[in-house]
Amino acid sequence: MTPLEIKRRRLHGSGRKATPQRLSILEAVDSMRAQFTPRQLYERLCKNHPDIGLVTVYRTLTLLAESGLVCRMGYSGRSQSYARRPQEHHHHLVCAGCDRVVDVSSCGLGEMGEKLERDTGFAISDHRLEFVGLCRQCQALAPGN
Amino acid sequence: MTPLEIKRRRLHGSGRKATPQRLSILEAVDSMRAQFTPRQLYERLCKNHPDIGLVTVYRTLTLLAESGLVCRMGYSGRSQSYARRPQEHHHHLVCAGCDRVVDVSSCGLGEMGEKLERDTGFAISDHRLEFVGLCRQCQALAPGN
DNA sequence: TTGCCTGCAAAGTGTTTGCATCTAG
DNA sequence: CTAGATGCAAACACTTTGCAGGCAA
Repeated sequence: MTPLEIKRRRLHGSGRKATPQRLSILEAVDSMRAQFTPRQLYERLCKNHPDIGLVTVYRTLTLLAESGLVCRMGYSGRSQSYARRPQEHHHHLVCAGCDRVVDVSSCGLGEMGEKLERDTGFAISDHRLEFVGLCRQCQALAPGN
Repeated sequence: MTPLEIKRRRLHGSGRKATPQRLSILEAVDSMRAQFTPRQLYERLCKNHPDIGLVTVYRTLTLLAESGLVCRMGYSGRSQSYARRPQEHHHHLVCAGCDRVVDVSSCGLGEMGEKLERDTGFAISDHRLEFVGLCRQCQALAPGN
C-alpha cells in the first residue's frame, strides 16, 4: 500500500472525502519535523501546490485534529500550533535563543496529577509541560543571556 | 505610607509618570486573584473608572511588565495574560469546561530539569506546567465530556 | 513649559464564516 | 447526482500604531 493510499484510507476512515488538497496537506504535515502554525504549513504547501488556500489549511487542520490525524498543540505566540501524529506523550524543551524544540520523553507527572485530583476535585485529563532555556549553541553565541 | 503613595513611588521609581489611569490600573491589578487578560482587567476597571480606554490598558500593562510591576504570563487562548506581582513559582490547573484556573504550588520539577540539563546540554532557566481537566461543577454539568 | 500620556480611529495579525461553485464518491 | 469541500471576500477578535490634544512634574 502506497503512502498515498494510506492517507486516502485515513481520511475515509474518519468519514471525510479524500480531496487532492487534503492529501497534499497530510503530505506536508508528515514533512514537518517540529510544531508548526497553519501559516507555516501553508507556506510550505505553496512551493508545490500554489493553488491551495490558507482557509483550506485552517479548516483541514481543525478537521484532522478532530479525527486525530494531527495533534493540536498549545498556542505558540499568537498562533495555534499543530504537530504531526503519532505523537507519544512527551514534553518540550524550548531554546529561548533560537526556538529550537527538543522532545522530552520522560514524564513523572502522573502521580502529581493524581494528588491534584484528590486535593482539588478536578478530573484531570491532560497536562502540558515545557522547559525553557538555552541550547548549547545559543549559550556559546550569547554568553551574556 | 498609603497604598496610593506606594503605587506612585513604584511608577516614579521606574521613570514613569503617575497618572490617574495608571494608578487605577495598578489598583485593579492588585484586586485580580488569578491570571487575567487585558480585556478582563479593562472590564473590571470600567465599573469604577468608565473613562479609561482599552488601549491605555494594553499600553500600561506592557510598560508595567517591562518595569517588573506586573508579571507577563503566556497566552491563554488568543490573549496575552498577566498576573500581579509577587508571583511565587507555581503552576496552573485549568478547567476545560469553564476556564477556571487554580494555582498549584507544589512543584517537583527541579530534579527533572537538572537531569535534562545533563542529558541535553541546555541551560534551563524556567519551565511551564499546566494541568487540564474538568472542575467539580463542570463534571456535574457535562457528564458526557 | 515640555515631554510623556491618553483616547480615538485606523491599521495589522491571526482566525472564522457566508456564499457561490465545484467535485469525490 | 448530491453532500461535502473549496476559495474568495468579508467579518471577527485581539493588539498595535498614528495623531491631536491633555496633563504630571
